[in-house]
Amino acid sequence: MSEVRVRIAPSPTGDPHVGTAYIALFNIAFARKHGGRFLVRIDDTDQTRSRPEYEKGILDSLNWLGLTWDEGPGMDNDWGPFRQSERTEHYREAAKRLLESGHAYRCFCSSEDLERIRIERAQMKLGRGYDGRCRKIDPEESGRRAEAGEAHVVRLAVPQEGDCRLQDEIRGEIVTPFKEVDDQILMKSDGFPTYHLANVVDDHRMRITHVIRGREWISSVPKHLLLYQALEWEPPCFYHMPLLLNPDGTKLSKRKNPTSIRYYQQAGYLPEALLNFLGMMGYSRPGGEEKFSLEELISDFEPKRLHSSDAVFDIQKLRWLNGRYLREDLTPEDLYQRLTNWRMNESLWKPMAELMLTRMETLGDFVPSVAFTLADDFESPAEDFVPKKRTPEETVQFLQTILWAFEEDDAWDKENVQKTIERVTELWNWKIREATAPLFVAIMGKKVGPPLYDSIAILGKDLSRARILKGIVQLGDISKKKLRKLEKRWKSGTLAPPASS
RNA sequence: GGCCCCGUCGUCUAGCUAGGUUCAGGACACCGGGUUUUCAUCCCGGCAACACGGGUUCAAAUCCCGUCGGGGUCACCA
Repeated sequence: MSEVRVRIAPSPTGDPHVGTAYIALFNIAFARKHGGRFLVRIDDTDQTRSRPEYEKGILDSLNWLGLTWDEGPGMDNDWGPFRQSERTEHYREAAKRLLESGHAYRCFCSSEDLERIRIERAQMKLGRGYDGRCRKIDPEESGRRAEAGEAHVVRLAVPQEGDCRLQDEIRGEIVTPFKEVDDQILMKSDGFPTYHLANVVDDHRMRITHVIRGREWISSVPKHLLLYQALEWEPPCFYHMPLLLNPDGTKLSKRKNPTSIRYYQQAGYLPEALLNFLGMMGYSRPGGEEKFSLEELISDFEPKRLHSSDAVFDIQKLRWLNGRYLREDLTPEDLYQRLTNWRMNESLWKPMAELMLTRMETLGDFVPSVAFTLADDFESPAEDFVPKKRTPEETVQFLQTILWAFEEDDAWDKENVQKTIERVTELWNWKIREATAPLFVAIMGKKVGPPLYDSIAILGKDLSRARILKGIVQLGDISKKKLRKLEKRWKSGTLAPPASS
């Protein structure tokens, strides 16, 4: 059998997600166990959302965790390049072959057409996919129209009958009737491939032997298998890992939990502890010892021990584990070094000194006032959150919309933070003082402190978000139904209640 | 809603492949006690689960069927 090659294919469209590290970890364990290679491929085919700084963020975070790759972006070799945006000719070639062999067809429907079809089919309870109308267009005519420059996409011609059989190494055989599978778009009208095509083409060209990824991908496997078949390539083995979950049992999401690896870094977790923690979800080591290093995980890694059921990401257990690493593995000197390398250094002290200068009477006033920049966990009295003439519920909703607003802009500096907060406050028709009160308490744990906007900017996006999220929970949270309603109002920009005065 | 996946203490899990050694073991959290000038650590103890119902069998957490519950997915996002 040829050399084992595995990969992760993160898309640079957001903050580095702990789920990416979790999947990377098991890919690495698998590769090392079998003397194979692990690669990182950047899946940046979504031109509207991909950003170089996100790619850097993901790579940096993986490095921080000690998750290293044998092949990846910037390390060109026979199988590279490792950024999908640099491999477009491969996808076009594959699409062409698919078109020629009749396994794919051009679709000239506009997004409006598609929307209409979707609604119609939903009403007739036909399932929500595309109805395949463009499949009937004669290939020659289709070619002419494309030649003439008519906008189109390329779709996979999924068989109308039969079943897809997937042999999942974790779950066994998974059978899906083809009639449940949509005529997936392979090439977008911008000339870029969708995940499905790019993924299959690259996995083949990069000689990937085992695909280990989250189980949210199970439902798209039929499309992939169809592609392998049509292209006459041998498919890899599949391992669909259990999902990481929020405490409420839904897929781990930043709406409900801190998911950014950077958050854990900045909140003061040790990389080895986070990695260890990730390794005990979805897998368990033979001896039963819960504390183990990456090397130990690799040394007796056994794919058979991979679980099939999902796991709740329990921050309390992570904290406990992290504590063990601190007290069992570090000397006081080590601790001091970690602390200063972390955030207890001039990168934090200097900007805070600037803010504090006019707000102190003795040097001793400094640390209590800036303690919030280093604290991971603190409780603030719920009643302090709520401005005088507002209810807790209003306050929760306000904070929630601040969170959404923060999600929208990427630049994280004082000016943007201020603009965002002012914008949301205006939408609510609140006074700015009412807005800053709950934010102060959420961010600092008390009603007074250094200037809010600067503080939020210095604290950083990940920590600030987490604090506000925690404030919301502390205030009694928000029901699913109300959240949905609020989101609707938020999206339409009509937050303020009808003017009463 | 269709399709698919999953179902052991509140949470992470051992045990399930090859049914008996398990009135189900460990860990986190929680509760109680001990050590410690305080706290933390550490030590001891406690609480707490095989989703439910049928079947197969001398014997089922382990095999089969059904039900229920949870989740994932149904984009010119990955």
